Amino acid sequence: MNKDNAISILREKGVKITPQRRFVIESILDDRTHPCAEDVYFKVKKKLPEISLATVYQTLDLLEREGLLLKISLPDGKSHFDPFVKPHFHFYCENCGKIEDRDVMNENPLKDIIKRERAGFEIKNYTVIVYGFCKKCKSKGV
Amino acid sequence: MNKDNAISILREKGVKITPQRRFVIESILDDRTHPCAEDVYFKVKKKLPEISLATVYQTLDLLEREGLLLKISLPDGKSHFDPFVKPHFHFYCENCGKIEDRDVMNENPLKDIIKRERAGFEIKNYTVIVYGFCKKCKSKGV
DNA sequence: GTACTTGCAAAATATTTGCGTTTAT
DNA sequence: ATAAACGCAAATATTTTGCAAGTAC
Repeated sequence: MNKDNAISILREKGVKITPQRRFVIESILDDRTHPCAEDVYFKVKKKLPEISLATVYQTLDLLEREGLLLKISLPDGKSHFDPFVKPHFHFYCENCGKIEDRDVMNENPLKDIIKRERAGFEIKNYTVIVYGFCKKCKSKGV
Repeated sequence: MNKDNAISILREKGVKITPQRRFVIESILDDRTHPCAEDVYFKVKKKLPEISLATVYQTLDLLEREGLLLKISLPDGKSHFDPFVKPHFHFYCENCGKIEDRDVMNENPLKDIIKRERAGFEIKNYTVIVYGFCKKCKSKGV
């Protein structure tokens, strides 16, 4: 999704478009590095020095509520944000903390989940997080 | 897994078995309510009043490292612990915070993940967390 | 006996909140 | 004009850590 699309969607829902929100949206929508709130804060701060961390938190929460971001809670104690909201796996390296995306190509794990929706649970979203060691850390013998 | 099995496994690995560890193990190994560290602390405290929260944290981390517990990071900002370490889904209700387990019966989502292990990532474990509203909250019209 | 574990309190970290001011609509 | 959003700082919450005392082996 591009920035203008996102802003249109938000406007239609009656969300006010402030400069702070513009810059956060611009920063996160093409960022596949899974930044945490503070990462986004520092990145945006370069272009909009007066922005506050609290506003970044609030904006990221807003974007997640509106379905434009996936929020991923990891064992590093932080929330990480991903603008790619289609089903995919997250590989989390327990050594270096890097998160790699792996798109689900041949088999949608949602299939099995969807079956259970009928059991009463209303599904909004889901995350798959795989823990282990990435290629680089593995080769270092961690 | 029962308590004695767990203790044997730990002993074989050279882990010292203290009363604190015994009580934490006893408390968590048959607890499918996905307690957080503080929940375990209060539960154990009833039987071992002098135990400290720090010890509970350390013990839960130990048990997770040894593969006896699954640690699940959730958007409530806490880590939750699950003694059932076989592949299954966690349904997290964003309204009441309840976590329901759904066992994976007919199709193992790990299959797809395992394929990618060859791509270099060394897999230790994984979690599937489904976000939404549980039957109860849904019927209340949340 | 010794290395590891504990309890306690303090520190560190992440996130949320209260509030007076500013701003998008 | 007004309801919402902002920045700041303080508050809250979770988890970690340093250290002296205690304990499993």
